[in-house]
Amino acid sequence: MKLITRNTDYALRAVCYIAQQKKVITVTELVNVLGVPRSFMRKILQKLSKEKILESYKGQGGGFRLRILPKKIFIVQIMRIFQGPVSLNGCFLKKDVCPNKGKCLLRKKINIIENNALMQLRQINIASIIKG
Amino acid sequence: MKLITRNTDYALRAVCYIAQQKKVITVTELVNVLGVPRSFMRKILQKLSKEKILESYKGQGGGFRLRILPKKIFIVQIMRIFQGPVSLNGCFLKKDVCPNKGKCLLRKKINIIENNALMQLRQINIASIIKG
DNA sequence: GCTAATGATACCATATTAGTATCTTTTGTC
DNA sequence: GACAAAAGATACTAATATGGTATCATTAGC
Repeated sequence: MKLITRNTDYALRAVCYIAQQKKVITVTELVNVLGVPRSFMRKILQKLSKEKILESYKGQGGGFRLRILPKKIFIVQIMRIFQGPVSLNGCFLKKDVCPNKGKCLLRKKINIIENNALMQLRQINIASIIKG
Repeated sequence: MKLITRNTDYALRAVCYIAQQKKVITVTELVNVLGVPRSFMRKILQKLSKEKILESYKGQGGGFRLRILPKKIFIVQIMRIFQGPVSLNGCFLKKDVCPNKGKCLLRKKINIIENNALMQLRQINIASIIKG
């Protein structure tokens, strides 16, 4: 069970690198540094650009740059972009087949755990990663 | 992003039901109660049986029964059986492409969160679910 | 021996994830 | 203005995971 897919993985690395360089970075440079397939990297960066994490410049001398401050980019945000909304209990409780229905203890417990984890995850931003 | 797949979902429900009935239960009964496709349910129960959660009896009058006490069956166990080992950081950190390598802060942070969540998940067992 | 049960196994369908390819648009430089 | 170097858009393919089906073998009670 993977909680972070390769999409998210590459995206996080790319964003970290771009954040550290503090200038406009081309796909070519990223591909060389991170060893990720070119077309795949392009697609990821385009998505990050559409989602307002990155800013892009076309034409010669173009590339990508952060659109917002590293401390304002949270990894849950990136996860959501590439993996959809993060939640622990998918189907288990939405159907009322669940023997205990409303008062189901499992639901409550899992929700508590999920909220704790999310609250902690929400605090991790790019700035705190690259400071390491 | 689903953290509990349908496999696990059905397995948990089946185990809960069997735990509540406290007797040998056939696939037919489970299928009627839970509304899960028969063949699929069979496969799931066979797996639970192989993994020593359930005990099976062949032949007429046969079926499935818990092999261990409800309070000793934890949902992480079931998750592991159907979804593999539970871990937050799949690929992101195992490769040393990670810019910060050993001292990577993200790794530490994610590990802490993961351990917290797992510790809490580990405490939820079947007994605590059916008590609700 | 029949029937009702599980065991083992092989297969198919669908969805998600990962990756590739190609054509278009923009922009700086000569 | 022509060219080259960049991203934008989009469509396609491949691999893997998930969800589900089907069938034959084995076991045990009546």
